[in-house]
Amino acid sequence: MNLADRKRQLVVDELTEAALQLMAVKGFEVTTVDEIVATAGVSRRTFFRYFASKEDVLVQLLAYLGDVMRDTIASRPPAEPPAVVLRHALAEAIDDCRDSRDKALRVVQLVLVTPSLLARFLERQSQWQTMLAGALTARGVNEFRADLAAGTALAAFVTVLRRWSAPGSTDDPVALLDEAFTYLGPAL
Amino acid sequence: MNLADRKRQLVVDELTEAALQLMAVKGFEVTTVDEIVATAGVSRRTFFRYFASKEDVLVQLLAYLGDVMRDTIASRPPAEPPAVVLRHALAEAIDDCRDSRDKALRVVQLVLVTPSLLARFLERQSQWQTMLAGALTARGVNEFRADLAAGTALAAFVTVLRRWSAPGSTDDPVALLDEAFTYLGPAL
DNA sequence: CCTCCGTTGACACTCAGTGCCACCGGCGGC
DNA sequence: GCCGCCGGTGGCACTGAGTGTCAACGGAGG
Repeated sequence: MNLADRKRQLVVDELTEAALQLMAVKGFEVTTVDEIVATAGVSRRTFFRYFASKEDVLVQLLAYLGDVMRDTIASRPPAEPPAVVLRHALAEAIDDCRDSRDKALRVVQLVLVTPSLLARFLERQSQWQTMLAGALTARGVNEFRADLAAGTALAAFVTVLRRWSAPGSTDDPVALLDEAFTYLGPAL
Repeated sequence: MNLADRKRQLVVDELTEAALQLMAVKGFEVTTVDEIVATAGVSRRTFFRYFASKEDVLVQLLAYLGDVMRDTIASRPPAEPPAVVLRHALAEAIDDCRDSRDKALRVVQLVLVTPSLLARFLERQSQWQTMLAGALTARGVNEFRADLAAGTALAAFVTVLRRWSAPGSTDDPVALLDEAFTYLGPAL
């Protein structure tokens, strides 16, 4: 990893940490970009070189979940049934959230409770749906069914996230996902 | 209906028509609120008294679909299975879209193709999900399953809308929904 | 040492969205 | 008919998000 790359990564980390800390305390809307960059020690212009919008600084934190799903699917045997492939992909993503509980939980709670963040997250999720559906059609699934299956799986995903991030929840997220797939799996 | 109410409705119609016409031609992002209000003949300030955001002027056009779903569910017999209730609710909403094809189709196409509009629409849809899930739990469905069922049904809903609004599509939307429920229904 | 290139900061600008106040027009009471 | 009330409106100023531009800085390589 290059020096320049590490410097850029450092700026990203500083900005995301400042944003997350401020927004967790004050709330998303009332936290201004000016406050974030002041805390992080960079200029306002630099913020928008790294993030397309104020929402992006948090949504970006969950973006790697899409990569996790994609990679997981790629590693599954081609003959595996769609429902099983999807379950593994989502389980891997949720497992990653559970591992980094401290950070992921704060982000998910903030996203699910803030309308504009939820909106941007769901938009991102619809990109995941396109990706997942593409992976299924590549495995020979009918295009319409692939869209439905991907959409259904992601609906289960957010429902599990909602349960998991609910205050006072003691449920294991992967167990929740398994329960969801007990119901939904046969239909995919 | 009051005189004042009709005057307000007139302003809403004028603004939505101006917005829809401009955005369909130029695209959503490049259409400014100033242009919309100039076309509609009201002040900028008035626009934001009727719509919470620039996105809202289009998303609001689809808001009644939520009411259609709610009313449809209320009219179904209490003992009807959840899958059938949901199918009727969505079928009624989609039927309404099909009837007003000229306007609804333009709106749906614009919403599905514009990221920020899609984001706001999906956020609205997540409110529908809460409403639908509540209706199911009121009918005795387990809360987790109700959330899953509502999310799955709405995932089918957008998939059908996507097919229906695709350029050159000749599919009947209600038939598409029925096909989707052939797969998904048993799992709900 | 100099040049090239990527990153940054500063400034100016557009546009979305909000608070505030003054104004107008209908409507009921006197 | 006059007056006060009130919902809707327009104008204005302001904050904050997001973008284009340019000059300056600093490291990598010749």
